[in-house]
Amino acid sequence: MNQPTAKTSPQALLFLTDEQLRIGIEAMFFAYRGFTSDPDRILAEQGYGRAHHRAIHFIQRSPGTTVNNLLTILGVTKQSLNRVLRTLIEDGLVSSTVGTVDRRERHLHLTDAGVALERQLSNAQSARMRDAFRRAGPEAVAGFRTVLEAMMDEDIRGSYAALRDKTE
Amino acid sequence: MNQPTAKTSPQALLFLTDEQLRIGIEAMFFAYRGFTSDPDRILAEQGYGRAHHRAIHFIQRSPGTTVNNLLTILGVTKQSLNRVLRTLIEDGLVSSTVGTVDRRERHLHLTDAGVALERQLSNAQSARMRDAFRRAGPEAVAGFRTVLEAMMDEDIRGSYAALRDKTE
DNA sequence: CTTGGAATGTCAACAACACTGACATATTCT
DNA sequence: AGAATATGTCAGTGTTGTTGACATTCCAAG
Repeated sequence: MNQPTAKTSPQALLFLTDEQLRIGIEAMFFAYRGFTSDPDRILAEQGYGRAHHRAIHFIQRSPGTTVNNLLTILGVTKQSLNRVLRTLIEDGLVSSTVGTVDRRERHLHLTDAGVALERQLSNAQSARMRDAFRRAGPEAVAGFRTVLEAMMDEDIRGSYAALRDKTE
Repeated sequence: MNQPTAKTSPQALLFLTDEQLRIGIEAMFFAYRGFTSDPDRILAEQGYGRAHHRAIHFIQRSPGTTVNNLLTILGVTKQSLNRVLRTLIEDGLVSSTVGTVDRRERHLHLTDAGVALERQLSNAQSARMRDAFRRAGPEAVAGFRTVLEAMMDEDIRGSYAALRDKTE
């Protein structure tokens, strides 16, 4: 099914065969496991999980962000996020401050300890990404990003692009 | 840290800046969510989860495979896999037959119902991958695969390559 | 040929983290 | 004043990972 037909320049569409798509699917599965394995080890030592990593990462990326913003980015329920945030705040990695203009909002920041853990996690994950990028070369990296962007849900692509284009 | 230095041809290494690595990390996160979202919806309707999808996928890829083979590919404990396999067998999607040469082994196959569900899941996931591939173009797809392969754990890359090169 | 260890698979219990649903509180907007 | 928004909480459920204990089967050393 969905093999390219002879009508539409078969040569140019060989990368869209079921076989090639299957390889892409399996590559995503195995690569994502490698992608998360190094941070997972660090997190396990501290009694945290991937959910904590994600929260820490995006708070670092957007200091002062609100709970609602984080919910949109992470795509989980507030109950699920709240459980994670509560432990991070209790453990002194994240601070939550009442908003000044809208006092219903809570603004989230990393504490010094939070920054330290974030850096440790980021370093581990970046090291693998850097090795992969270096071995693959700049053209491959450009293609990598192009395909990943095209694979995102439409409604999250904007959030991704905003982060991508944000100058620190 | 780890910014390219002026010593080593700065122009050619701009794709290895912390900024570029961060973008790659976030792209992986958002893309993987898109990658799994369509199958997740189908699985939820049937009371299954991602673990069931993975088992079904790799049984379809290697009919007659043993539990141990599957464990290596999936990278989970046998207890975790067993729970998933048990429900799939009870529900009549997978058949488990005692090995003839080594009667400790169980050989796994998809039943007709299992093939049907696998096809449904595969179609959904492939459709998104195909759209992404088509929009990105063949060169980008080649780069996508190169980077993903480089990101895998060393010890799983062989399993991936064997599946990749297997002719059906 | 028996016995001990390795390999394979199963059962039980527990933890992490996602979900839904219901509800409380504080604040802002209309 | 009342509706809507932002956040937090409690209770319950499901998937999926973990460890520990154990049964079965095979194989090889004595």
